Amino acid sequence: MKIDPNSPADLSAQIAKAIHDAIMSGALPVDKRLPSEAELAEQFAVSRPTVREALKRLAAQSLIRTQRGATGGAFVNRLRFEDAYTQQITTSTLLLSMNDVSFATACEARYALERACAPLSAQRRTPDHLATMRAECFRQSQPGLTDEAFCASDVAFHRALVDGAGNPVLSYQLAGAVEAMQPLMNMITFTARSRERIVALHTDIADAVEAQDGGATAAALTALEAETQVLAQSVFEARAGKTK
Amino acid sequence: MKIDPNSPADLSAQIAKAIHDAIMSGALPVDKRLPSEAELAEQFAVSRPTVREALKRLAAQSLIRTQRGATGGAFVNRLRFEDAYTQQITTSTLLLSMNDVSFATACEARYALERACAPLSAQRRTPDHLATMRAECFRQSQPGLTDEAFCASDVAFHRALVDGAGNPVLSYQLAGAVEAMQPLMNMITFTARSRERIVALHTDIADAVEAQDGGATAAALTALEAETQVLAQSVFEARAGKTK
DNA sequence: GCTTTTTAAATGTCAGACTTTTAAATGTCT
DNA sequence: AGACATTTAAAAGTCTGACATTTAAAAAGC
Repeated sequence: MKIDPNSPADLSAQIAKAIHDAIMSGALPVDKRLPSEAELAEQFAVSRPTVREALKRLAAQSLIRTQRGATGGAFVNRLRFEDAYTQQITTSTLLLSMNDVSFATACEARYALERACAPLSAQRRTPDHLATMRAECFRQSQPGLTDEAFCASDVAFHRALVDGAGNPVLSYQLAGAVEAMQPLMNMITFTARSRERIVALHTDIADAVEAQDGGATAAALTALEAETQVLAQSVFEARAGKTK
Repeated sequence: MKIDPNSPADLSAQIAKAIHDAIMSGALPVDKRLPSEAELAEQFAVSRPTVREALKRLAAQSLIRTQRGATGGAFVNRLRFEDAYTQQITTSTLLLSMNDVSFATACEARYALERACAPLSAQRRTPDHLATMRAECFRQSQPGLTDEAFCASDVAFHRALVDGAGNPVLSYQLAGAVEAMQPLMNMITFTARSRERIVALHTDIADAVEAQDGGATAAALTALEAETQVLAQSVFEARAGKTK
């Protein structure tokens, strides 16, 4: 594990990359303790602050964790699904907000991915997942719900659908797609009428999942996608008209 | 933007979080210059090294970029799809390797997501995407190809399929699922016989995409998934028998 | 033998200095 | 006046050395 001593600068980035690669290649197994900061500084022939900056970079990606005290130090961190979720959501959200991704594109991607879960979820969902979906449908039909609470419930509903597939990798991948849509969805004002239609479609989905009918689940999702796209378009058009 | 001055420690993490939240909330727009390190140190009432550690954390997530020189400083970075890809791949790869995710689970997730792209790709693929798929099929049929090169070509083939959908969000989400499988696929030794079957299935997929038949594309993907699962199982069983 | 105290190792933080890079301001020559 | 060279200042990058804090293990005391 070495770095180029006479290169443009950004030593901390080079050191971070060296350790990063060592972890990715499996040379450093989970829970392996790295040398202390002072030792690393000596090994790479840099000062301790430089090593620290490198370690902070890795910590930001959850590649390592640090522990203080006598037996402390930096350890290769087992990346948990939970940590990966939040990173995934951060990245996806920024990607959408910073790259002028249209609502239509994001929405299409999200529902395409969700349909991928439909057959698996219909087949494997537990009563628990179904109960969550029903509960969120009920919550969404309550009058006086704020738009934000409605959106949050929407996310919870779809989350249950995805988790029903019983595949953690799938849940992880979908987390970004579903959650990153929330800021976009929050821009929409839901009328009582449109909420009604959405709840009806959610109920269709729950029914199809309860019947363990993957095809019907996918079809209901397609209908929901169409409804969402139309709704968004009308909202955006109305807004464009107003500002004209 | 403030931090809790009398909290357990890890000031740099707190500062990083404060700036992170400001970026996520949109308070700091893309390309906005942050105050200089010295100014930030004063604002947060900490030393410059502490601020630097915080900035390195953010840089590791591509949230900011830094520039040296007179008009330099830290700037809010526009997260590009390319950067997001590599992060996504890193995270997905580590998630699979560190959490005892079975080949079957990862494979199922990957093909489920890929099937989600099938109808869109069949509909929208350009001649370019199709040409790439055909070229990779040809490459895979060449004798004397190493297993690694075969896997790399496999990834390129599927990448073209996914990109054919013409939805960058979808491509981004799939990057993790497809690329993270490569280390797992590399564990498999491909016999001439199994390569032949895989190339035949790839050709089926390319044919279906050329015919713009989404259903046939999805069906061919399902067949490929089944083939892959059977192949992997036989390899793993053989290996288990050998070590017994 | 158990509890308390000490100690040492490690990270976390700070202060100050120096180096390098970069662009803008200034000066100089044609 | 315009083109080119020089100076200058701001900022990140780096280093040195020190001190604070946390933590577990070793030592001391009962």
